[in-house]
Amino acid sequence: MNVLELTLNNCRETEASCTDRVSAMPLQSGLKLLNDFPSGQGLRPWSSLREICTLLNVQPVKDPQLCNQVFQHVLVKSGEQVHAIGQRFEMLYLVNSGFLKTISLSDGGQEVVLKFPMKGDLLGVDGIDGQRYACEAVALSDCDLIMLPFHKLALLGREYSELENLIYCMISRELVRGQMQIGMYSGLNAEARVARFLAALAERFGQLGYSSKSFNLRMSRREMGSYLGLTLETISRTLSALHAMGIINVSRRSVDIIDVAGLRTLRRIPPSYLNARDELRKRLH
Amino acid sequence: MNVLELTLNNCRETEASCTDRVSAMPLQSGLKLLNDFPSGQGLRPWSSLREICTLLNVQPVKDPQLCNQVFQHVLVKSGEQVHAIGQRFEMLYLVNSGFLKTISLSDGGQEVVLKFPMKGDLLGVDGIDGQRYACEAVALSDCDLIMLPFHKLALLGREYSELENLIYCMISRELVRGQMQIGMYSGLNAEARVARFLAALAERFGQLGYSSKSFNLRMSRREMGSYLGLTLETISRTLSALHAMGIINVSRRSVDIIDVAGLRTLRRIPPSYLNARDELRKRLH
DNA sequence: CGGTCGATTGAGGTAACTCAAGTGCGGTGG
DNA sequence: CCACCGCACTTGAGTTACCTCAATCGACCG
Repeated sequence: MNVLELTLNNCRETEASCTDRVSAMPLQSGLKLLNDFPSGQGLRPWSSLREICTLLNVQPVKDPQLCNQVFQHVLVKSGEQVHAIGQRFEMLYLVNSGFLKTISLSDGGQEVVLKFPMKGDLLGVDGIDGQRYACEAVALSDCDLIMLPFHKLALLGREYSELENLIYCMISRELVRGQMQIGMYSGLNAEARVARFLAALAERFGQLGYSSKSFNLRMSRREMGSYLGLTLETISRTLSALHAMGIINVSRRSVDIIDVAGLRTLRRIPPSYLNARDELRKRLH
Repeated sequence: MNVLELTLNNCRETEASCTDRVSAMPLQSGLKLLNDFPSGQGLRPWSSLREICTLLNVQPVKDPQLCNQVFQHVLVKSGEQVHAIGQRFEMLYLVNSGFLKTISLSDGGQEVVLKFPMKGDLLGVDGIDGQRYACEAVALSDCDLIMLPFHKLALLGREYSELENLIYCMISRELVRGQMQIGMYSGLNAEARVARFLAALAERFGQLGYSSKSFNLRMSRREMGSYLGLTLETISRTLSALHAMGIINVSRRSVDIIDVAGLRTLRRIPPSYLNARDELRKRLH
C-alpha cells in the first residue's frame, strides 16, 4: 500500500467518521479536497515530503523513497473552521498558504485567540494527547492546508527515523512558540505589545518572501486585542498613536512599517501622541 | 546492550559533555545521581517504564521486555537549577517528587514564570526542536527527577510503537497545558485568577494523594504573581481578602482551603473585604 | 439607500501598579 | 540566650494605564 493510497483512504475515513464527532462542525462539511478543484490554477492536490520539509524549514529527509511520499491538500475558505474544540483528532494540518487563528474558550465562554498560524505553521498538535482537538482553528483568509494524517505519519515515522525526528521537532517547536509568546509580551505595556506584535508579523512576512514593510492585517482589532490581552479600543488607539509618531502608516487593515527598529525597541509612547487629554489633566493638577 | 547500560552510559556522556555547554551552570555540577546516595531511605536510583507510565497517568505499556526497562533518577536540591536557557538538550526529566518552576526571560531581562511542574510533569520538551532548552527549570523544593535521555527514548520508541505513542502524548500534553493556562486566566481579574490558581493547585495535590485542603505554597508571592501576570502586592492583598471572606485560611505560605467551590466560581471580591478605604471613598463621592 | 459591522475617538471610572512604611520570622553571631 | 539583620510578606496611599460605555464615522453589501 503506497502513501497516496493511504492518504486518500484516510480522507474517506474522515468523511465517514463525521457523524460521530462530538461538537458541531458547521463548516467542516464544506471543506474541499484540492483535487475537486478545477485544475490549471497552479495548485496541486498534494505535496511531497520533500516539499513539506522545505515548508517547515528543516533539513529535507534524504531517503529517496520517503521524501517522495505525498500528502493531500485541503482548501479552506475565509471564515471556515478547520477543526472544532472537542472534535475527534485525526489530522495535523500544515499551512501551505493563507492566514488563520486558533482560539480556545475562556472561563466566561469568550473566545481567546491563541495564535495566528500562517505558512509553515502546524495545526492540531494539541489533539494528540486525548485524541480530541483542544482548540479551534478558523481561516482568516482562503487557506491551502496540507493534511498530515497523524496515524499514518507516525506509522511512516517508525520506518524512517529521520521522519520521526522531524515529527518530534515539529511538535516541540509549537510548544516553544507558545512559551516565547508568554515571555515576550508579559511585562510589556499596551504600546510595546502592539509594536512588537507588528514587528514580529513584519519579520514573519519577510521570511515568507512577502513584503515586510507593507501588508494587510488579516485579523480584526478585537482578535488582535484578544491575542495580546488588550481591548479592541486600546489596539485602535495604540495603532493611531504609532501612526502619529511616524513609526507606521495605518489605515483600517493596511499597514506600512516606516521604522522597524523603532517598533522593536519602543517602550512607551510619549503622552502627547496618545491623547491631548491626559497631558492636559496632568497640567491642571 | 540493555537499557540499564544505555542509561548509565548516557549519564557518563552527560558528565563528559558538560564542558561544551553554552550557558553557565552554577548548580548543575552539584546534581547527584541517586545511586550516590545512602540507601535505605526508600529511594531507588531508577524506575521502570511501567512505573513511569503510572506516573504519567497513561495506560502502562504491555510489552514485558519494554516495561521493565529502567531509567535513572537524579536528586536536585531546593534552589538548584535543573537546566538553563540555551543549554544543550539531552534529557527529558520526569518529576517523581518535589516542586519546581520553569522560567523564561522577558524582554527586560526579568524572569517570567511559565509553569510550576510537580509530580508527573515533564521537563525539557522545549529543547527537542533546536537542541537547546528554551527555558530554565529550578527546583523550589528538594526534587527527585527521572532522567529520560531523549535520544535513547526515541531509539526505544522506534522499536516499540506503544512507547512512541506515549512520547507523542507526553509532548502534546505539555502543549495543551500551556494553552489551557492562557485560556483559563485571560479575561479574569486578579481575584479570580488567584482563586482559580489555588483551586487548581489544590485539585492537583489531591490527585497526587496529598491533602487538597491544606498545603504549603512552595513559591514566593513574586513567583506566583509572575505566573499570573500580577504584582506580588496584588497577590498578597488578594490572599488576605480571600482569607477575610472566609474562603481560605492563609498564613505566610501555608494555605487551608475552606470553600473549594467558592474558589472555583469566584468572579470578584466585594469591596468591603478588599479594603475599607475604597468603599469609603465611594460613599464620600 | 439604509443596515450592519468594524474602526475610531472621546470621557470617565477603576483595577491594578508603584512607592513606601511597617511587621514577623528565621538565621547568624556575639 | 538574646540582639541583630535580612528577607518575604503585609498594608497603606496615591497614581495611572487600561477598561468601559457611548457617539460617530466609513466601508461594504444586499
